[in-house]
Amino acid sequence: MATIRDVAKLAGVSVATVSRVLNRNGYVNDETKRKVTRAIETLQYEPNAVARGLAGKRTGTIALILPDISNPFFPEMARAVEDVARTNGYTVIFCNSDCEGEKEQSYIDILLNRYIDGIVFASHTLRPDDVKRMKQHNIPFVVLDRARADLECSVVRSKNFEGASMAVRHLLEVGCQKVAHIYGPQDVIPARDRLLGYEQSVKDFHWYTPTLMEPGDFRLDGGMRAAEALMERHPDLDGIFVGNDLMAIGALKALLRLGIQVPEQVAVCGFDGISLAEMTEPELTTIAQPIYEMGALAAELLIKKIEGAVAENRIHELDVTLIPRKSTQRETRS
Amino acid sequence: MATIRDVAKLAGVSVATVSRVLNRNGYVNDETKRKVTRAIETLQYEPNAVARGLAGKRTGTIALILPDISNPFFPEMARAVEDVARTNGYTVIFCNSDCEGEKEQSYIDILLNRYIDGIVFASHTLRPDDVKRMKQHNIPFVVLDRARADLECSVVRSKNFEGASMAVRHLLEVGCQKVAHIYGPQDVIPARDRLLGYEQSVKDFHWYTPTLMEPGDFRLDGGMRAAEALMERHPDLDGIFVGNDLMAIGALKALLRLGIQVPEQVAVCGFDGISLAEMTEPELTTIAQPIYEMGALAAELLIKKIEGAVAENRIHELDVTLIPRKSTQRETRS
DNA sequence: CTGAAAGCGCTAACAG
DNA sequence: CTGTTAGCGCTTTCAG
Repeated sequence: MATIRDVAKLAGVSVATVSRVLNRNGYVNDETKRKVTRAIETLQYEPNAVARGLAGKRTGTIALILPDISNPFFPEMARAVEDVARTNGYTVIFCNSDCEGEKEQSYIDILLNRYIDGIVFASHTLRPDDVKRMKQHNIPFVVLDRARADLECSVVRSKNFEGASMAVRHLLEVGCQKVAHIYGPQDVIPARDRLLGYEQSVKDFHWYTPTLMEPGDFRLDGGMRAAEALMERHPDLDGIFVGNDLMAIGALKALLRLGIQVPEQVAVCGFDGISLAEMTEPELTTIAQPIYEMGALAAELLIKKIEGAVAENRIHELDVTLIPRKSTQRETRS
Repeated sequence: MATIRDVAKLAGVSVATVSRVLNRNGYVNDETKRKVTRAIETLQYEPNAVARGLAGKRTGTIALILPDISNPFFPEMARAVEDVARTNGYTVIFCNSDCEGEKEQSYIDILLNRYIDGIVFASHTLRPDDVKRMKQHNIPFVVLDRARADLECSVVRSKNFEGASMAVRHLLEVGCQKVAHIYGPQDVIPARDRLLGYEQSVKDFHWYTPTLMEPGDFRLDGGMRAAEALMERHPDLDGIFVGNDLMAIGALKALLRLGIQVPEQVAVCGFDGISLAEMTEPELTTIAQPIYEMGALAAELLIKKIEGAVAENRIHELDVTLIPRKSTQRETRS
């Protein structure tokens, strides 16, 4: 492994000059630059990242903090972050927080201590404390999928409220007369927005009643239980908008087990657009978030911040898309 | 951020002494040790990881190279690696290789350049070249789920051949009379072993014929296509052992679309035990690999190697388990 | 048992 | 435009 000193010697210049051509800062004579470049090539020199980190306090590493990579929502997002990171010469450390404040806290400390350049937060429990600490240490970060406009930082999310309206409208359009909602944990902002979107869209219908809203936990089991509870309470139900795809798949299962035909008797629409939704039978209609794009955008914003391009903190709200599939496909002619 | 110098000053000793108590090497008088410890605590000192890395060429970071985190097989494994890494004070960098030799190569270079302590390879395309380079640079690594006994390194995998036999036996036990196999890419060792296991188990039956083996690509679509092809060729088929769960889910879909009852007409058994397999309807019987354990074991072995505990290169072969579910559940009484 | 000092490999003033 | 020289914060001989 050649060092900068080897290059300097071979090129007949000082290490400072080599450093200059490496980092393209400061003036270097074209001729000497050429010599240095040649030396770099013949030695196959690569500047050592750790030494750079120590000297410059920048390591070319970003961290991705998410609740749990095993949750099918996150792999695609993680992939996106890694892709744009790699393209820009960054490396990514990934951290599962399980949404435990303590783990997150300790991770932040570890990351600071490693001179990480920035953090993408895709976790739901980012507390004001954490934000404060990161601000103190002046480490760039962007937050994925959490609304909280109050914490002043860049946020990437999608249109949850609007998406919920789209879902309800779609269910009505395919002929549903009474649409229920299974919602996620209300400390998770997107879950709340979707619930609000549902409420807003249905509150003026004569059939609407609050017991049409049933809590779930964003997981398969919760979706199953919620669907069962709903069908028991409202046997005349003919449409369910479910707060995320995982619960929707659970709901699908529960309905099938109850002998209820989907979509003929009850139509089901999910939210997220994870690839799982295509694997069920019937395939799940869903409001797709641009998951990959969200991750990619977050990473891009972060890198821009790191490299000092822009620092504006704004909320980037991406569009969602209705993906109609079998689970809401009714023969409307009749 | 306190530095080692601050601690030394406060404790009235030299930095060398502080370093000694930090790394518990070399002799330190109990009394001075106490002073140092106290100083460390009052200053809330944490040794800087980057500086340590530069000085000691060990960074407390391992890398996980896998084909694609979006593939549902990997998140759980990644989670396992991260869990044991964190427990041991390591941080993990994750790299999607897409099984492209070039990406892998460049990643290895990047990682070496960052003084990564070790690598977990969960990729299928590790070439002898790569192995050689890593050996040269003397960087510990362990390989996940690849057989190739020839490349001398630690390997963690599961019993693919035996698992295939278990699958076939199970299908026969539930009453299947003619069992086909959809196999994965043959450059992927586990896929090959499963195919061999199938062949071995069925070759002596009178109904056996090579056209019962149909290639797939380890993905959903491939499974669908393969199932269709098989049913066309062998309409009397009543059992399929599919080389992985993703393809099995595809096969399930294809069969449902063809109007074929699962498990009544055709029973289906997958391989892997990803959580997806519980989400289908009917739920998928599968040969479960201990995915989490495999990841965890790989990480543990790697860390042991890094820390010089053991260096023996052996193959750790974990047991697989049959998880009987709906897709093979037949009323055998009759 | 402890301290001084020489790096690890690079960046960034500061002179020239 | 280029070289000298301090560091970055820690580990590790080597004396003592």
